[in-house]
Amino acid sequence: MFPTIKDIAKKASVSYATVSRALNNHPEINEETKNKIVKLALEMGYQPNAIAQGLVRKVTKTIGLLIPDITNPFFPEVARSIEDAAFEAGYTVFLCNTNWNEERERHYLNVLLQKQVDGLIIAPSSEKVNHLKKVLENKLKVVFISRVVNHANCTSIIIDNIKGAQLAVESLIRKEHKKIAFIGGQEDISTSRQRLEGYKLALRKNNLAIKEDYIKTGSFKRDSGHFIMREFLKMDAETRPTAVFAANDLLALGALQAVKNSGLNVPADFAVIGFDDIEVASLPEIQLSTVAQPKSDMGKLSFSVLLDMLKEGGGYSVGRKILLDPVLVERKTS
Amino acid sequence: MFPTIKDIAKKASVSYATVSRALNNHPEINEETKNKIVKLALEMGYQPNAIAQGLVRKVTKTIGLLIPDITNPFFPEVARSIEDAAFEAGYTVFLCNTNWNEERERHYLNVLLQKQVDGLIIAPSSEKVNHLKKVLENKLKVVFISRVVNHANCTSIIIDNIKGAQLAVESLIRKEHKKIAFIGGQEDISTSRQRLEGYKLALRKNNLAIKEDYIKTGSFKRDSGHFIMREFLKMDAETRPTAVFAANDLLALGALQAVKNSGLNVPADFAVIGFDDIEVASLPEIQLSTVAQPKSDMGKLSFSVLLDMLKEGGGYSVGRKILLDPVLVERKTS
DNA sequence: TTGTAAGCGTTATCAG
DNA sequence: CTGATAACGCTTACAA
Repeated sequence: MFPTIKDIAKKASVSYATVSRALNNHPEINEETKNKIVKLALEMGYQPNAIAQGLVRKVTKTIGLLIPDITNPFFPEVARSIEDAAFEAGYTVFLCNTNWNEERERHYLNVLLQKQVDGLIIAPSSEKVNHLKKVLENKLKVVFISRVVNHANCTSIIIDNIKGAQLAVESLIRKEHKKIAFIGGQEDISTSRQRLEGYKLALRKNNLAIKEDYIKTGSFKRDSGHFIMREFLKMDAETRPTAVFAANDLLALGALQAVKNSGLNVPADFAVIGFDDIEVASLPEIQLSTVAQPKSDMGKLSFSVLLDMLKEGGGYSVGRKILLDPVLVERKTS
Repeated sequence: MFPTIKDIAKKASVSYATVSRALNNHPEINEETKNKIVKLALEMGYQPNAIAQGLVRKVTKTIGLLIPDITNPFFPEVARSIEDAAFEAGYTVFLCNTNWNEERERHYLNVLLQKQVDGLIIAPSSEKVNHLKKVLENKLKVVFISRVVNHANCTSIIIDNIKGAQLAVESLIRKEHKKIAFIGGQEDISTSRQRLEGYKLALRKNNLAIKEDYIKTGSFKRDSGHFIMREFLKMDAETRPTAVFAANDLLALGALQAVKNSGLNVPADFAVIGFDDIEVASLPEIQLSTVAQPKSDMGKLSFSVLLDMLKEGGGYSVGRKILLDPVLVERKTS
């Protein structure tokens, strides 16, 4: 299909070694012969076979990106910035959707291992990460995002969920809210737990009581937020909360809808604040207050950390944990 | 790092060939020795080196997916379904964002060529596709999505923009609208042109005049839709349109906002319909009427077509063009 | 049924 | 500075 080094060598009547040296501008080579060969290679439309190179160099300039679901509004931006940074550095990235499925995650891990990727960026699909640790044993460099995995020679980059939740709840408190509810996602997911923790911390710091009646959890989806909010709204006027912090924007959106349907004015009668700052939150029709995750920073950073690990042989970031600061985005619902 | 065939062969005291045969369950091999070897390989944690395999088999079980921007709401779903289908078939996919940039597209093409991908799925970033055609020369199998590229041994899968636009405009006509405007995207993009064509066709078929005053184009973004809509609204009550068909949902969203801001009621006083059915269109707060592209079908189909091309050596789908039917989604803005 | 050896397209080592 | 040649890990004729 394409000419090989062999072909070029034949045409130039030099050895393979010389051609290889010319193409990789090795220091020990005659300028003239080098130019001749490079020109010839260009003419013949030579394309190095990266597979063959990978075999001998033991480096493929390829990384794997394992995420639960690119369709989830959180990931495209992360993926995009990772890919951008990778491109910049001459790497290509395998996109792997694990579909929140441990089995599929495991399978992909194997495939990527076989395809000899240089490193991995993984957004684990669940709390169970034992199968992931197996991979780390094999000296593969891994950066985890959005979930901490404790293990040597890997780094975890997460946003500070506790701080983010505090930011949100404190903004509510600043607006004189005393009765603040919390809507969480799946209880076994650490992000949800951490955001709940931040919620409690903020209340405690401001001398507000933590009422279990104000805390309900569901499933990180809009219906769930809607359903839970309706429960809150059934409480009598005395005890009913006047604001809610939802553990993600989808939940918040559902809650918002329930509040509006009930005839309450937002934010005058009732305030809603979410977490994530997904695209729709900024729509003029929505204007949801929320806590933004620096998705793009996270992507850039995770690749650059991986790159460092690749370069320095891992010495640098063994078992590190990097916390990124979330940022409060106050719009029209709080 | 991992044991190789060599290691296994040594331990089992057989030849490399035998091990290879056992692992690929070659027909000509003794069941017993095969089982022994397979078991041993498992114990030793053998992982085939796909790079080495690729070198000799000349097949990498890898495809490249070139899209303008995964951050664009249209692509994640397409990418997801492609990846799903690929996973199913044992393929891995390289995600490449071209960033609507011809140079970057060209660069990626080269990289993928070098990495010996078996095939490509490309959503071209512009109308200029000459550099893409070069790739086709090299017998690489390519499926184009959302833009037709005429060339042998490639297939184009697009949705029928003309029909989709007709669907939208006719739904407006059915609701008694006579003065229907059109907001387009960049004029040099074929999707925009085709949707305009469908718009005109629908008017003509229903004996409505085509007024150039009712046709304006901008840039497929919300601001653009907003700006253009305001222009339309400046027209005097007599001639001012009562409905608008926007060439994509972003434009429609911008237009919608302008209409609402002007105090008009939607859809009573003014109807808006878009194209694409991006996620936000379905939000309860938005409920934008639109024309949906079967994104997921497009993804699935494009991979399965590529797979066919790969299998059958390309005989089957030379220069084919597949039109997918868009579907009208009437919500609350029309 | 199994072993031997050549070869996939590169790079790297070692003489010259 | 250049040329042979081995090696990367695997598959596949061809022999045995």
